[in-house]
Amino acid sequence: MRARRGEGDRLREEIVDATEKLLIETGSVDAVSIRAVAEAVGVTPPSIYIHFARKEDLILEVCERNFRALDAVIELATCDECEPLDEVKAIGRAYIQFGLEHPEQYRLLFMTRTPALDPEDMRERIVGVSGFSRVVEAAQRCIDEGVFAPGDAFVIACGLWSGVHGLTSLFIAKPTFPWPDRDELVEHVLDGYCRGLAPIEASA
Amino acid sequence: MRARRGEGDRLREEIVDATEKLLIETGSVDAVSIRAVAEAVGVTPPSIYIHFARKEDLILEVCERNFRALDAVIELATCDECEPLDEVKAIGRAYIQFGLEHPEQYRLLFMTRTPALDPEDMRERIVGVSGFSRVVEAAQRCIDEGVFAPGDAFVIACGLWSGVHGLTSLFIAKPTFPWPDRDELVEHVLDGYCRGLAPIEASA
DNA sequence: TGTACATCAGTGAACGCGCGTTCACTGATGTAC
DNA sequence: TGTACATCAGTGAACGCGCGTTCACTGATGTAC
Repeated sequence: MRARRGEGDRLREEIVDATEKLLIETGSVDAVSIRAVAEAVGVTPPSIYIHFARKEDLILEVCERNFRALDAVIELATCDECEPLDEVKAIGRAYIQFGLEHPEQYRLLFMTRTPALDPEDMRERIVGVSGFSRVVEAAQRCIDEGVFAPGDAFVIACGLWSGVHGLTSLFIAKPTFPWPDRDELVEHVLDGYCRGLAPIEASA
Repeated sequence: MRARRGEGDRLREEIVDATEKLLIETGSVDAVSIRAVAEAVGVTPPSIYIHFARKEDLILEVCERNFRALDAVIELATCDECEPLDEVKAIGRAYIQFGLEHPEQYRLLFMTRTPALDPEDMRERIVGVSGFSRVVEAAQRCIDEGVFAPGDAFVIACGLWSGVHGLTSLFIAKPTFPWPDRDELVEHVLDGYCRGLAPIEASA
C-alpha cells in the first residue's frame, strides 16, 4: 500500500477520484466523510491529511476538476467557422448534456454554495468565467454578423447561461416533474431565446 | 413551558418556525439539528417527536409552507383583466422576487433533492403544479389572443419556468459572479423569451 | 560495496463532539362519578 | 362540591454512532560517505 518516494501524487489522485465517486453516490458534500474516502482508497483517515489540509480543500479539488471538464466540453462545442447562431446553440446543448450526464457534479458546481469563502472566491470566478467567455464571444459574433440585434454581448451571455442552467438544474432537481420531451423542450428554449434576440427585420 | 390541553398545536407551529429560521441561518438541511430546533424553541429534543415522527417530516412541513407562500405570491401576480403578456411577465417577476427575498427557502424548494421519497412524491408534484398551472393558463391566453404563436402552452410554461428559475437560482448560487444589473437582466430574459414566442408577423 | 542516517508516506489510537432517536418517567390539566 | 383517575405535553438520561482532526509512531526507501 505504501507509495514509493515520488509516488505520493498517485494516492493524491486516488483520493480525489474516490471523493468524486462518493459525491456522486451520496449526492451531498455533507454525506461524504474523510473516513469514507480513506476506506474507499484503502488507507487510514489521517493519510488524507498528508495531501489535503482540510476536507474543504479536497472538495474544492473535485470542483476544479469538474470546472475544467466543463470548460473542455464547451471548448469542443465552439466552432469558429460555423454559423454563429449554430455555435451558440451547440454550446448550449453541450452545456446541458454535460449537466445531465454528470448531475451530481453539476449540482456541486452550480447548485450549492461552494465550500470556499464566498466573498473573494477568485478561483470560482476565474474558472467559471473561462468557459463563460466563449459564450460571450459567440454572442458577440452573432451581433457582429447581424444575427442578433445590437446589444451587450455579456448580458446576452448571462441570459443564455440562465436559460440552459434553468433547464439543466430543474431536470436534475425535479426528476419527477411531468416534463415534456426533454430534447424538444431544450430546442424550444434555445430557439425561442435566440429568436427573441434577432433583429426585428430578420425575424421572419 | 408546558402547554395546556388543547395547545399542543402552538408548540408545533413554534417548532416549524424555528426550523425555518435555522434553515435560513445555516443554509443547509443537514446543518439543522433536532437538538438545535428544540433549544431554539426552549424545549427538550424528545418533545419534537411528539409532533413530528422524523426529522424528515419536519423539513417537509417547512417545504409545504413555502410552496404555499409561493403559490400565494403567484396568485397575487395573476390578473385576468390584464394584457396576457403583461400577466406572464408579472408572474415571472413575482417568482424571481420571491426567490431573491427568500433565498434559503427557494434553495430548499427548487435547488435540492427534497427529503421525501422521489419516485412518488405526490405532494411536491401537486403543490408545485398548483402555482404552475397559473403559468400554463396565462400562456394559453397569450396563444388564444395571438400574442404567442400557436403551440403547446405546457411546453411554453416549462420554458418560462426554466428561464425564471435559471436567473433566480444562479443569483442565489453565484452571488459573487459579476452580474450585470439584476433588473435589467431579468427584463432582458423575460422580453427576449416572450419575443421569441411571438407569431412571426407580430414581432415588429 | 557497505553501512549509518534522513526522509517521508502511511499507521493506530485517541480526542471531543454533536447527532437522531428511544425509554421510562413526571406532573399539571381536565373529567367522571 | 370533592375525589379518584385518565390524559397527554413535556422531561431527563441514555443508546450507539460517525464525524473531523491530532498525535506520537513505524518502517520502507533512498542517499551520503
